[in-house]
Amino acid sequence: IMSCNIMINGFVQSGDLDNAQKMFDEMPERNVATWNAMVSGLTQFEFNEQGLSIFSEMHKSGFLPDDFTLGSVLRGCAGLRSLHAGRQVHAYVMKCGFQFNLIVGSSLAHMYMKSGSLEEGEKVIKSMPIRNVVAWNTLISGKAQNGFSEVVLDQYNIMKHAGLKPDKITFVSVISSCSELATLGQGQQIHAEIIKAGASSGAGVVSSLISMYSRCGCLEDSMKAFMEIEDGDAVIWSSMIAACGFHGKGEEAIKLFEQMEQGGLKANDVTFLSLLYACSHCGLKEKGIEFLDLMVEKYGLKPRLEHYTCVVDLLGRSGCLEEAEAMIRSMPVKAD
RNA sequence: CUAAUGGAAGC
Repeated sequence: IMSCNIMINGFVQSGDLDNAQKMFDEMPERNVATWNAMVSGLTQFEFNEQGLSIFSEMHKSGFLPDDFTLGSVLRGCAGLRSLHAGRQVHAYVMKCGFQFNLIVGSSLAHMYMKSGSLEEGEKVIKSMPIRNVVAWNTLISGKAQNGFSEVVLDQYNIMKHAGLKPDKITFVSVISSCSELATLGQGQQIHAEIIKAGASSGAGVVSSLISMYSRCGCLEDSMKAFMEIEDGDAVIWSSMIAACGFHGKGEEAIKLFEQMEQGGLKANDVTFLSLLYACSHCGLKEKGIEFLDLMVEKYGLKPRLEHYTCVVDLLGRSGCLEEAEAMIRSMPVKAD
């Protein structure tokens, strides 16, 4: 059983869920880890419904879940934003006596917060007898994502006061909140703590720093953070492109995009949105149209309404009302 | 052997 479990996991790691499923189906005997590997594999790739149905199959086969199972199942519920499914699992958690488990607790809280119920999530975290960094991060990022950026910093300080060391994930949430609020002083202070903690090399940290400095009006500092990392990913590059656009530096944004292409990094829909905004803000009409085209032809990306909105905006600003109208009519997406 | 939290645009 154990070697089959290891193989299932190997397939999952390489993204080959079909073979993982096949292996799973062909096993004559399974243990809890077998079921867990399957549930976790499915939810990791956002096949959340399927993960949940494996879980119910597991239940029907008479297996009791452990904290590994419940963590993955709740992740699936969070992915679905399903309060309904989540509450059912919560009831089950209570029945099995897992409510004070560290992993199950943070998973429950995460599920509630992702599903928009910050209060219930917070209640779960508060009821936990022990809280580790993940539990704190769950609370902090939950508040940040539900529009309570103002209390994120307080929460962060409480966490430190409780004797916990913030990690890169904590920093990302806190910096993002500073960015949201455009509170430069606080952002700088956290940045200093990031450096002191030796956490400044993470891609997530860097991209959140870039956008925080940009939103606070310090494009220079965004650039500095950007330059300090040599192997930036698509999100980092997109952040920097957006920062340039935000500051009306359309040409710079385009240059960055070209460098990004030369570096072999794959631009995504957000990269293009940032780029199109940059063009739009700077009245770079030809370029904007060109990029929308490139996005479809070369990258095979489907423009969303926001992409079209950008270009329509750009055409309108450039005084090309007929072209703008033509674009609205030809969009494969419904206008608003 | 299997498990929970994070980053870019817009809003």
